[in-house]
Amino acid sequence: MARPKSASHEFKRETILDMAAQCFAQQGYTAASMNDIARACGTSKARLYHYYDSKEAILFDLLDRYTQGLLVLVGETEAVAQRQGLDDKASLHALIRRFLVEYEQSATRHVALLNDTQHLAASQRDVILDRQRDVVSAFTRFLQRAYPERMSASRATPLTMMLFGMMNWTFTWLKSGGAMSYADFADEVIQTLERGMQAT
Amino acid sequence: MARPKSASHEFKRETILDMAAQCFAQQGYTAASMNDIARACGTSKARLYHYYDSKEAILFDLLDRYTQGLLVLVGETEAVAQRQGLDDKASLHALIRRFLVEYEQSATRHVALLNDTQHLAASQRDVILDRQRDVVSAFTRFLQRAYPERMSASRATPLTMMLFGMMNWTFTWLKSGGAMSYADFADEVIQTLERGMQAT
DNA sequence: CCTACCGATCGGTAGG
DNA sequence: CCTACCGATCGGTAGG
Repeated sequence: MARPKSASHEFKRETILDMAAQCFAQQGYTAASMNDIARACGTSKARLYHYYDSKEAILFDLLDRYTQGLLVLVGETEAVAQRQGLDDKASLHALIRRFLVEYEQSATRHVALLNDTQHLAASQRDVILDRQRDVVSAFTRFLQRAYPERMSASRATPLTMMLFGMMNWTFTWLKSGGAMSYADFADEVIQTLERGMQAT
Repeated sequence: MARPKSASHEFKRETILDMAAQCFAQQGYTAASMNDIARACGTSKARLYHYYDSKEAILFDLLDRYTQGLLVLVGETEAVAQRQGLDDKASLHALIRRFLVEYEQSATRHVALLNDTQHLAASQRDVILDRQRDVVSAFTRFLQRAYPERMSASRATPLTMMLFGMMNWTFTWLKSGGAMSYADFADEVIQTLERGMQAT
């Protein structure tokens, strides 16, 4: 039987993923070299190849973990909503807040997901895209429960994508630690869903 | 005095920009090689360098023309609104429709703008980013006129970026020629601004 | 306007 | 025999 991995092995992989996400977000997957990532980790390229077989393996593990984490958020929100007896609107609003808080912490991973999924080989790309579709489906489900009259079959996709549009590109303009927090922005998104641009 | 450019020179540059935009959108700026672009144009890499000094010069001309065109759309919409005597809400709605119709035609250029501006040198990048800021400012101005009570100073930016979020990433999910047109989607965006997710 | 190349750097791997 | 690494360099390809 193979000797077990060092206790620090998993921790080191997570460090690599954090640094790689930064490099990918700043330079893009193709422009970021293994040497760049190694430098960011304070190690050598050869050491990097001890932990991951290839640059693409780093990208896949990064996106795999991140998208799995997003699905966990959906499940946790459903559990919390049931336990606290939230109604359908409050459940959707909790989901929006939960995702925006996550996005504030995961900006670099999120950029990699949006920009670099295309650089995976087809089979791995499909795994990530399927997971993204599952997240979209969850939001559609929450929206349909919260706003059943508006969420007709023909409107389900465009209205879901409108909500994703409001949430998914906050990293392009909203700075963590600025005057408006991601939590504040979540409340603005929820208000706009509730009554559009009408006055308060 | 230098010999004038061939009458077809400008046309050939536009073809190059179209093909380059496709390559950049599909593969990303760094991954798309000059050979890829040459092949897409049905020409050689050497010929490409007759029309543009560098790969970056292609990217800049592409983004320069595209962002100038977006500002032209703003000006034309203001002119049309004044000529037709549209009120402030109708003017904003016309702007939204105008932009979404443009986005349907400019999907590859739009992807290049969103993903590849970072690969320009600082001085050229600033030209493009300033132009993007001008577009954002125009939308803020239209929104403030249409919804003055809601668009308080602290809310101007988040509400503007919410609208951009709804509009600017349609290329990720809305296919030109599908069941829902970009014009249909514009109406959905306008309805959501007008009354949120309330029933019709 | 093409073929033939360049300096450099890429992702990945050798022996120890 | 495994892992955890190192300095050096591989074959190929990028933009020009």
